[in-house]
Parts: sequence; C-alpha cells; structure tokens
Amino acid sequence: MRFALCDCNNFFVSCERLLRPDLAGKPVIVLSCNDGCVISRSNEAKALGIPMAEPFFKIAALAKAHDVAVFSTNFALYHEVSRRVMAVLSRYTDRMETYSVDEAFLDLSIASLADPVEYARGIRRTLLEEIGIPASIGIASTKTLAKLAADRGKKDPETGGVFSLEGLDLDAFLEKVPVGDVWGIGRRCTESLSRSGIRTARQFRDAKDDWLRLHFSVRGVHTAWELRGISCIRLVEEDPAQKSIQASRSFGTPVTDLESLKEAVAGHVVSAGERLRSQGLAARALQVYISTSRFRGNLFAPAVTMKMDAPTSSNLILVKAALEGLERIYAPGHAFTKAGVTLLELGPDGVTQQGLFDEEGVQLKRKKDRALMAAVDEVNRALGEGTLQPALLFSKEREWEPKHEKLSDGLEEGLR
DNA sequence: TCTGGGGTCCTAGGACCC
DNA sequence: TCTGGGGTCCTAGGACCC
Repeated sequence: MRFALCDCNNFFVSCERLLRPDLAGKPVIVLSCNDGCVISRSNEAKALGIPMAEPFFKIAALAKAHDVAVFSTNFALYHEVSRRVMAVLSRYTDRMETYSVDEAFLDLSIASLADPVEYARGIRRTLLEEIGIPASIGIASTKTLAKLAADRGKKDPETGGVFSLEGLDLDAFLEKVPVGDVWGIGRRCTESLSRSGIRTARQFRDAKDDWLRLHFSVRGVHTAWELRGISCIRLVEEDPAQKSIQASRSFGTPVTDLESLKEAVAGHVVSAGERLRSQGLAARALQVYISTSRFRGNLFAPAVTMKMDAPTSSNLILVKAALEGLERIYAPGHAFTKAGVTLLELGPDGVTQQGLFDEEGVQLKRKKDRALMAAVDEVNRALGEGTLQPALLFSKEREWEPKHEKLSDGLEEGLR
C-alpha cells in the first residue's frame, strides 16, 4: 500500500493571497468567525511569533507594529479554491479521499509508478502553476505515517515540499517526532502519555497493545499499528452520508434576553435547514444549546434535544421545535455569548416510514411543506440569502451579530 | 473590552427487559 | 433484614480532527 497525503500550506492565507498577490512574502493572518482567533498564518506571521488559535486582541498591537495583513474568514472563497485543488489532485489517481478543505489522501499504489517522489513533485508543481496554491506531500505505507511525512515536507525546506518514508529508517525518524504530533493523539492524550514516560512517536509505537487499548481505546491501538506500518485506517472514497448538521455562532456582544436568543436560534435553524435540504436529507431530532463565556465566571451551557414526530426538512417545523427547546433551557440573568442548533438523526427526505395509521391529511401536509421549502430555497438562491425567511428574522438592530470587519472582496476577481 | 465553527467516533452508565 | 445476571439500546460527554 502506498498513501500520499497532500496538505495545502497555510491554506486560508494562501487563498487570500490569490486575490492579493501583493501580499506575497508579507505577514498575513486569517481570523476565525467574529474576528476572534487566529486560524491561519503565513510563514512570515509564524516567524513573528503569532501562535495558532491565539485570540486576536492579544496580538493586535504586534500585528499593527509589523504591518500584518489581517483578514476575516471567507469560507466561500476557501471552498471554491478547495474545489479546484481537489479537481487537480483527482487527475493523478483513481482513488482519493478529500479529507478536509485543504487535505486529501491519494492512493499511489499505482503499478506503473517508478518514482513516487518525482510523481508527487509533479502534483505539487501543477497545484502551484494552475491554481497558485503551495502544498506539501508525504508518502508512506499508512495514512498516519503519510501525515508525519507531509509535516516533514512542510517544515524542512531541503525536502522541496515532498517527503517519502518508503525505504527509510523508521526507528530513527519516529524517535525525533514528539508523540503529540501524531495524527489522533491530542492534548489530553499527550499529557497522560507524558506521565507514563512516553514522549516520542517511537515509544508510542512500541507500547503494548493491551496497555494502549486500556488507556486510549481502540483508536490508540490503531494509531500504534499504523506507526508500525500496518494500515488500519482505510481510504474513504465516497462521502459517507452526513450524520449531523450544525449551525452556531458566538455573539458580537453578550445577550441576556430571550427575544434575541430566539432570533439567533431561528437564524441558525434556517441556515442548517438549507444545508439539510441541499443534500436531500430530513432530520428526526434537533439539539438547541446556548452558552455563557468559557473564559469568565461559571460556565452555564444548557442544551436540550427535541424529538420530532417524523423526519422533516421543513423550516416551519424545525424552527418551532427549536424555539420550544430554547424556552425550556433559557434562564434569565445570564450573559450568553453563543447559541447553536444541531440537526440529528438524518435520513433521506421523502421516504419517511409512515405510521400505519397516518392520516392522509398528515401526508399531504408533509408534501406541501416540502414544496414550500423547495420554493423558498429557490427564491433565496435567485434573489439572495434571506429574501424569504421567518418573520422573526426581519428585525431591526441586532447588536449581537458577529463581527467580520476585515472580509476580503468577492472571489471572482483575481481567481484564475 | 476582545477568546471559532463544524464535524466524527468511542465509551460509560442508565434504563429497560426477561 | 436478606434481593440475579445478562443482554440491548440510548444518550451524554469526552476526545480528537481540520
């Protein structure tokens, strides 16, 4: 088996640079929604010591002093660039998995392939020339090792962005990799491993299966096997059906009153519902949650799951259920900073297992609801988001709306 | 003053059943 | 007073990922 992982470098920043070529070689960062945290950094920004996930307000002065270009997150742009990147990659293999917006695993066990590293260099070059996005590629016999190889390709300039572990001394390589850098081993796990004296990927690989199973569940065992070169994590070519859809946002300013929360929650349902229907799905349950800030005072984060009588894709029913749930969990006197909705128990729309005793009227109503929502979606697509929406959302001032003050311009210009 | 959003998987424990 | 054992299903919460 031969896997390649292709990982776009500083992806969001690289996307912003497509629209602003003048920013090449300059420090650039992209902020999370609400302009809260740093979620992408150019190499120059990393060199300035700006950490990943750092709250922007903590480095705002530094950014200003060094003339760092700052962008709000622009997902429409990133998704379009991602689509183009994946289209290029798919030309190089029959089997590939789009792992995230900026990463893909490729099956390079191609019989006729004489020099995989040279092949990968070709992929890298094409991405740069045709799209303008720099990437790193790692090659190995398992996905977990390919991830590590790609990391090395990214960090070590001598590799020219491509690194293969095939035929290499794995002991020596894994010895230098901190265990926390391994795919699937997060912060908590790293802390706990450190207490057992395990600090390198090699030590983890050589731990006993029983011990790994006990402390880190089956996934820990799989990770160790993958480091041993035994592939446990398969390539997932087809998108598996989505199991949940969520929409949530932090508020621009904290909210205490139920009315504002209702507006926010209804807005989230509308956005999640749109995605639900665009995939031809219906939800049987939904969860509503609101929360105070994790960073001050006691966290108050109530949530409730609402079950529907039947799977639905109708905004009317979803909004109603969500608002009922909200009323149940709401308590006055708290400064809420976030609200959200998750649609659950998804299944194909239209093939509800109708109860034996469903009246004809009920089925007719469902049919009408679907037709209505289809019409609403079409109008919104044609005339713009929010043209048709629940009356609740046509409101006046909304101070709590998230901020995104540094949004880049449209994505048509500048994109080849 | 200001701290992201959207996912998946795994497990423990409770509820329920016979 | 003493009060089984084994199975399934569901859910909440934790951990991880990008």
